[in-house]
Amino acid sequence: MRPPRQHEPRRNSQGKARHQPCQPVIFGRGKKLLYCIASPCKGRAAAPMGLLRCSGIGHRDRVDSRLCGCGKPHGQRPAPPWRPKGAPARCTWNNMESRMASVGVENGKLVDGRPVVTRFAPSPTGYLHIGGARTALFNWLFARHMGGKYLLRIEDTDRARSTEPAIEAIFDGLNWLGLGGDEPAVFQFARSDRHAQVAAALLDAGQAYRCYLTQEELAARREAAQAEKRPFRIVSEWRDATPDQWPADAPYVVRIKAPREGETVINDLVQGSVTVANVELDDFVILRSDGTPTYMLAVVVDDHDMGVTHVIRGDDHLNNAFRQLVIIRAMHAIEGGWNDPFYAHIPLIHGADGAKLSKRHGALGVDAYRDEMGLLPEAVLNYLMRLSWGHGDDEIISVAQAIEWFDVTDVSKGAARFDFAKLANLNGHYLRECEDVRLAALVAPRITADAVDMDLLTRAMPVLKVRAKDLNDLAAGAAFLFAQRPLAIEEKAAALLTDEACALLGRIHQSLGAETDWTIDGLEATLKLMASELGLGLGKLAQPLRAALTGQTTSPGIFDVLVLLGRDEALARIAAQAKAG
RNA sequence: GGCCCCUUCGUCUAGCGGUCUAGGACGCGGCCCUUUCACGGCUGAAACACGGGUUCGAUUCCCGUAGGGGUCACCA
Repeated sequence: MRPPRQHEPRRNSQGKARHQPCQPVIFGRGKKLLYCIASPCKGRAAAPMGLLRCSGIGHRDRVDSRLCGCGKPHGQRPAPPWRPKGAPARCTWNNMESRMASVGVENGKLVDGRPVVTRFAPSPTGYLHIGGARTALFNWLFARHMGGKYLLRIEDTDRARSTEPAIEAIFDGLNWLGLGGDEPAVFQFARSDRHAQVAAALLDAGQAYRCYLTQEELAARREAAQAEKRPFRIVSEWRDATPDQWPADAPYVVRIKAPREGETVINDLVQGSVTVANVELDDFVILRSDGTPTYMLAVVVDDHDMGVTHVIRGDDHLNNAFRQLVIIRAMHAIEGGWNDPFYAHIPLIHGADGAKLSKRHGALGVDAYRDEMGLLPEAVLNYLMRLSWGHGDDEIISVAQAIEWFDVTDVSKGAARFDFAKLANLNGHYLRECEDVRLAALVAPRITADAVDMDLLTRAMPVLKVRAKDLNDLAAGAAFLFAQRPLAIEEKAAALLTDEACALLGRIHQSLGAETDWTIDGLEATLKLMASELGLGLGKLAQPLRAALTGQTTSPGIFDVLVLLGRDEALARIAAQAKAG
């Protein structure tokens, strides 16, 4: 046990003690209440100084920290620890609400019996970028952790920007990472009728209205507001119009009637309690003038119909959640059964410079991570899950382990920067862990040679993969195995092949030509013996040999290279250089 | 600009009022291993944004400032 701390009075910037120390007081500890039993504060201390008491139900109550009745600060306290025995070290009041929310889930079901359902809902206006991949991962992990379902929905209501190749790219990327949905994906556009149906219900119930304001009028008002430097909010005079006031044959949009008073609170599983004044919410459009639904309507309807219980998405949607809640609550009032979902708005991923991740930072499609960068999906997954989430000091976390550990309430609120170096390091780790047969199959297409001997490539993997960070490194490192004579010699390697060195190669050729034991051990014994006979370090022999054998200055161990190449090929490559010298 | 959110080594993070002399990892430096390059091992430098407050005690709770981010469409 550590010694108690000295309690010097805390001083402000002027060096003045904030409190005058008072007489030491001793605190007794009741079952639920802490109270002061000594002078100068007689009786109960109103403020057992931030001491925590354990209520015995798995969390600690916070006790208000105030001065006790004596008006003086308290003095020395008994030696630590003051934490009541048996009080859990983790779990605070702070995230109690969110914890209880997720603790309320048992066996994949919410307390009200609904199964846990998450979803990933990308819009197919481009490739699946790395941020989207992580959102998908968190949704997938949470669903797995809770024993629930993870669904996919393609948000293709923007017909002009949605493309078929983008849809393909998204599925392709998701499948590569093993994040395909548990059911066939839902295509949002196909559900337009249902969205319109909900809009009609809202209209009938007076929760939404036809708005005949044109986009030009809106733009003008927006500009005017901007000129006057006052916040712009749509206040439509059509909100309370009656049918007899509707102009005939004029196009209109349907707007939701957002509350104008009070405030809305969301207990976000990641962000905590977030409050927005309802005046900030304006009457947004739910149905366009062509009758198609907007995103705001479509998400809500689809999430409801798909039974989504937990909406886990980027925190750029946090503000949208308040708007979506307007629709949800309106529908709940109309027909019931539209529960508020649990929201978890996860922080965005930023580029290395701290700005929003963009193309120049590597917000590439995940296919680029696979094809161009030659990364393994397990490495990408491991890297991604560690962005804004962690589990103690653990760095290497398998997907299986993550399922066990991951809880969306543990995701932190701050945005993380994307760090390629760390991703590369992680990939190197998984490369070394990877089975040789699988690696060989992944590397083969990257090798530019007429024929790749898969068996040879596989046998070479153990010594190749320890010096590679990605599949491209691996392919480059393996290239010498399949190179045809005459070998192309790198500049640095050529510099090693001096006359002297080539003469040495002649002797090596002679010696190895007589080698009867063409194994790592046999070759090592022979060459070491030769080096010592010549009074040279092994390096003097190995470096020219490496240059002759691989055309490079770096390669796996020289004996490995000799064995991998085989006697005939190795001797031929040595002879080629020995002769040249 | 309004509203919302965020802030621990360069980066990712641990930390849930006394466990902090702030831990781990990547990256960086050094050493060891060694035929090269790696791998591996050891080791070093490196952070609680600032100012108030609450408290006996604040990295931890509260407020403010600064900085960063997000969002303000008939896009999603």
